Amino acid sequence: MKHLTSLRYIEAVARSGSIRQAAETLAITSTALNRRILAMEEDLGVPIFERLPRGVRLSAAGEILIHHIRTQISDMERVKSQIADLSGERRGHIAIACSQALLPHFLPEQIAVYRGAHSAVTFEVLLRDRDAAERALVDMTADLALVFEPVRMAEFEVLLTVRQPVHVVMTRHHPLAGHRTLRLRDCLAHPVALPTEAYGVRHLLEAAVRRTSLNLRPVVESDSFEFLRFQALSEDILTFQIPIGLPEPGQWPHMVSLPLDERDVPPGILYFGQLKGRTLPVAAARFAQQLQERFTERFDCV
Amino acid sequence: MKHLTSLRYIEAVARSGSIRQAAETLAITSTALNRRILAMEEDLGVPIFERLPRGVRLSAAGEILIHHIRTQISDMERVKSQIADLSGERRGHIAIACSQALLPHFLPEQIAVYRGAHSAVTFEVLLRDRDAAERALVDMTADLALVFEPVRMAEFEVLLTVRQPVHVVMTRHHPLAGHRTLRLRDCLAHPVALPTEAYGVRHLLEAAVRRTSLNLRPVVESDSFEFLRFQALSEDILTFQIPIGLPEPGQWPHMVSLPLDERDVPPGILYFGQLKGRTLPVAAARFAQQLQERFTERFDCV
DNA sequence: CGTGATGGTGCAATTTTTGCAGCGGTGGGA
DNA sequence: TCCCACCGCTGCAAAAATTGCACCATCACG
Repeated sequence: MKHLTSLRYIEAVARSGSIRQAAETLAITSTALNRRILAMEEDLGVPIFERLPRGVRLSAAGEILIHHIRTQISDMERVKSQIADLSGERRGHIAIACSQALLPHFLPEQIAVYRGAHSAVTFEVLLRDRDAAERALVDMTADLALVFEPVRMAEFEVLLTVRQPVHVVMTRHHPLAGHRTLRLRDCLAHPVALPTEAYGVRHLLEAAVRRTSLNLRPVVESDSFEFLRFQALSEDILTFQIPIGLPEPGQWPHMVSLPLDERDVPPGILYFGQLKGRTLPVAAARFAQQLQERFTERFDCV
Repeated sequence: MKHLTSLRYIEAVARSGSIRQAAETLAITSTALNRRILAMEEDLGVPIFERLPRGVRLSAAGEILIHHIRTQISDMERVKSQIADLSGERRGHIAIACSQALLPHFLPEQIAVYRGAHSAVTFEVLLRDRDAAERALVDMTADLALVFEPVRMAEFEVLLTVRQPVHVVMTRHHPLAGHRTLRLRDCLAHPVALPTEAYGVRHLLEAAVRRTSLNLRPVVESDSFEFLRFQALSEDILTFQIPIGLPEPGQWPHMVSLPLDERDVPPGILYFGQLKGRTLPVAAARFAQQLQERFTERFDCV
């Protein structure tokens, strides 16, 4: 899209904070880039960037402009995909920002299903915490986001919320494996492996024990849910995860997962959303629709 | 705005239906224009226009694109006005499509008030019937619209509706001038001057008499409300108008206006609105706000 | 008190855009 | 039926714009 060149250049500068660096990544000279910026500032009658000794920073006007530019670029993508849609095949690119729990099973499966029907659509899955995910929506690095619990809802438009009770994961031979649901105090009587503080599950557990006389004393901590499962398997201890991150029961012969009693630990809430007010490209909109259907089929949604 | 040139060119072609004609109005050669179109079609991979023997017409893809182009252009205007707003003075241009009744008093007064505060803002007032007004919103010839009664609400976002009871206009010496409200049958016992079928007031009256045994027998018809008032004055007959089109009582020594009884003729409804989903430029948004305030102060609004 | 990074500028090379002249095609009116 | 006016499109040369190179001034940092 020829007419967006200047806008893309400016976006790159805003992103990197330096004309020369941006020029590097854009594979042009800083001269050309600098001149495009000056030309745009001339057009607007106002500087877009503040010149600092170590680079540039968006001015107030630049902030307004950059938001407009990002919308323009993404809108043009949407229009192109809508037009491509007219001639049959759906094309496009979908970027999703999500937390780790979605990566191992749910998303790959859903993407496979979607790509089965529309193989010209490409995907980009970005691991982001809640804050980074929302920023990705704002700068349109991502079309959709799937994050846990507290989002600064300012720019986040919730498409669906999914209740995810915390599950206890263990081998089939663990003493607790026979129960239907588990109380927190019973679990903490056994050695446990926990995710690090950065994760929502850990937060929920911390909040829960704070209301009791219990103590979380993990024998292993990790920021990888996969590692925690292997640890639980090999050492026959407990770990905690949410259902969406777990394999389907059939694909998981040696282990079981049981829900924690909700009186002890409230369920985590998974938020599925997009940038407020944005019209998604066709492909992303349809994929979002597919996700919503699968969510409501398989989980407890609101 | 340099980077919008191609888009503006294409918009002009879509509007005029001919490359050569559009080139004429754009003061460039048809060659240059043609080549820009071909380049854009190359970019999109799809023709924007169908080539007909007597010109061009938008293809399906072109329809999608042209909508995008119009929003892009108007968005850029909005951004520019937002940026100008940062540095104090409000600039911008406001285009309003409205029916005749607004032209003589209400709009000039409101525009004068607004321009008193923001003299760098320019206005454009377009006389349009309900259908043309909505089309003007869609192709962004107009930012705001003020129209009567039935709108194909598809793309019309109502900001406010104003009840406008039909008034009877006459000289101070007319036999009916003493009443507080008037019944339709009393009015029709006297000679009347009416607007033509094209106007909402006439519609309301026609609909009213259809439910009775009365007959509308205008001695004068006109499509000019101003003419009708002068006619009523010089010949001492009745005419019908809505309050927003009438001068303030003080500025109007020889005539009076009395509401028709609403049991006979339902009030007309004035719709104030914009294009659905569009974010207006600052200037237009603030002017819309001013209008809403005046409307609610002076008339019966919903 | 250098040193290395930053943004900005003059000038020439290069690329892109434009205008002119002309082609082939189509449809309405004499 | 035959023009003729109008349409979109193209080759080529002129004009305009963008770009790259070399270089400058500035400022933070060691």
